Amino acid sequence: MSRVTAQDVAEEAGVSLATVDRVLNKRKGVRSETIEKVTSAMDRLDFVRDQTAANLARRRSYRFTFIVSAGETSFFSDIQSEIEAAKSHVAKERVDIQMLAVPPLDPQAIVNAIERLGDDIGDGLALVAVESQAVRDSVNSLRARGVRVVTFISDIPNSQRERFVGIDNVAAGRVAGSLLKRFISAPSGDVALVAGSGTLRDHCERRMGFEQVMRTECQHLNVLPWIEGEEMAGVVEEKLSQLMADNSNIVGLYSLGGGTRGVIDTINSAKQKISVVTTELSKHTRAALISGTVDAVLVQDPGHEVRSAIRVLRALVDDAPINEKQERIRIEIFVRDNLP
Amino acid sequence: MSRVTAQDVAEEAGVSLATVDRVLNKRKGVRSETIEKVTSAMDRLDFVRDQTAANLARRRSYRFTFIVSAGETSFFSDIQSEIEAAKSHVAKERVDIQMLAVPPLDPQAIVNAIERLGDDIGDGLALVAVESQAVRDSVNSLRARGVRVVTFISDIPNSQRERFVGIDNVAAGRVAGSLLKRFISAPSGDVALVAGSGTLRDHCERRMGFEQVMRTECQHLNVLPWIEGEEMAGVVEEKLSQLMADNSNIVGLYSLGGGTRGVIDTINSAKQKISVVTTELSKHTRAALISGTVDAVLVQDPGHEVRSAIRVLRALVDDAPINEKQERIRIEIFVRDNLP
DNA sequence: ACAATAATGATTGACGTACTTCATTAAATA
DNA sequence: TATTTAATGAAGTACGTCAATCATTATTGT
Repeated sequence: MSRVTAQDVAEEAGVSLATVDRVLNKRKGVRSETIEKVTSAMDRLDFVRDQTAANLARRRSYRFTFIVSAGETSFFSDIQSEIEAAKSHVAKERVDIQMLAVPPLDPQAIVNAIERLGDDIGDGLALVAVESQAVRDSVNSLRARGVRVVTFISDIPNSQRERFVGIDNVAAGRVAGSLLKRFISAPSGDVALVAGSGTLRDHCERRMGFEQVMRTECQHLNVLPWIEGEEMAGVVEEKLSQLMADNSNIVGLYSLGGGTRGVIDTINSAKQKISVVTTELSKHTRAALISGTVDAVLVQDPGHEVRSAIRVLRALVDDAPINEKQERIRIEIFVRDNLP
Repeated sequence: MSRVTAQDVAEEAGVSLATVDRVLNKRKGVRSETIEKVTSAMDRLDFVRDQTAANLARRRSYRFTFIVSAGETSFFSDIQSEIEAAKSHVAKERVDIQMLAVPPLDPQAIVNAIERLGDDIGDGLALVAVESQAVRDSVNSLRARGVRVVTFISDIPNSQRERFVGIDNVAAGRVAGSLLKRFISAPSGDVALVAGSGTLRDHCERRMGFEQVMRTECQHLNVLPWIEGEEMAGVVEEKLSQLMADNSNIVGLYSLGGGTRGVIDTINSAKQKISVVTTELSKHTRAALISGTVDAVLVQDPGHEVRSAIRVLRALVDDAPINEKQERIRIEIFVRDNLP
């Protein structure tokens, strides 16, 4: 009933413990024939190496760095507090996490931060990426040094990051589209689109997905030119109320990130009944869901994303398999009644 | 930079390693004054005990039992394969899992299974409960023996189970209601309700939640008496097509569990355009979402539930805190575009 | 057949904590 | 003060793996 140890494997294979260890840790100096003997003994005995004992012996303590945007949106402060929470939680599993917040939308800030960290960056980096060649180069050189890198929330394709931990933003846009399509009962009308900034990759992708659905399935709806709110409630409010004054036939709205509070305030003070889908779960969107101002909110769970990034980084340094199902970040839909 | 060990704490507190150990493991024979010295030293040094080393030294290997329904629905076979997957995944962390499938809806089968297992049940049990006094008693006596018990998917309140791992079914019903409310654009009409069995607690709760919303917010909609499909596609198909023949004005349908395939087949062969919300993600509901037969599917993620149950059980035996945020099981909403 | 090389065995000491035993010291009681 | 009792220290073994060392045995090439 007790666990199968490497010693048991050694006996079963008729070799010494040292040889089993050599096989186990892929050290050289073992004939392939012997390797075969050992691995088949492992299979027969159903041996699984005790990762905890191994880590203990190796003195391995994982050290990971998170570089996140210091944006003032509630989403990024959520991210930061989730990282803090995870930090203390994984400390007892010999995982040490440090977090660095850098100015948003500033590639150079990221590059500088990475440079300044040097080897202190540890075994792995989770990075809220900003697309730029400098960042790409920086990531690639980290990889060359053996640091494992995952992008986080916002991806940087064509770099050597080993994984992206985050949602499929095009799909998120499509979800918004197909929900609005069903929510809008009017036979025709205009649909407004509010974003943070056109320079943000995730915002652009969501817009793409949304417009795909609108174009192909909602010929009765007309998508108005998008509003860029620069993540500021005031700007959003001004531009949106202007837009609503100009178009009396707005029946739907998708706020795809940033400045959602401005959207909510504007709609609250308008008379029209509009179907609304927004992003991010803050106290404002919660209240708006409950009051009925907003119909649905599309969310990526920061807590899940942080924990996933840590698990993925750990699996990468351990050369362990990744549980794909567990690490797929879902686009969550909240309506009034499934608010957490 | 290296970790703080118990030895460091001992030096800082000016006591011996043995005393630190006594404090750490709450053994008696230490003056409260000394305890204070030690704990304050731990705080000062920011000591976190190395759980992996502790488990190693303790020879602790967790042993948990899952007792699940052997129902032939895809949901329960999903559960079983998720348990298998988790089993091999946590094996390397000294967690040993065994699974027992018992006939569904049979309290006595559960009680017998528990009895037969005896001490082999291990440190903890995750149980898909069926409400019955016998099961409640059985659970309580396990707790008295020191076995940690969580209910799983389906709760059994008023027992001494320490936690329920699963969704809020009333809320799930409400979500279905508020989605259908928005999906249905007709000014009035009937809404059909299809369930597995009235003897299932979760089905009853979902129905409750659904009817709450309908009653309070959808006076224009009329909920028809529910259909009990006994989890069999044939029965559902027969009863539902009868219902649809009798009521020409059905504009919405909520299939709250079991026999969803029958629902889909029936609607596919009908001419009416009906807004449909169902449960469970199977290949049938996926196909129906994509084809547009079904508008939304409400899901509890079996993988997440299994992993959560394991984490919770482990935390219980370790007397460790539970990360509430992580362990809250969400009601997930899937539409065509966020299918995983 | 001999040396040179490669493969394997045997042994040992970490890693950080748990837990026990035995000796010692301090505090409480007679 | 002597004696019991409680609190602490000192030291060691164990957990399962890693990693290094040194000794021993096969396997090569010459």
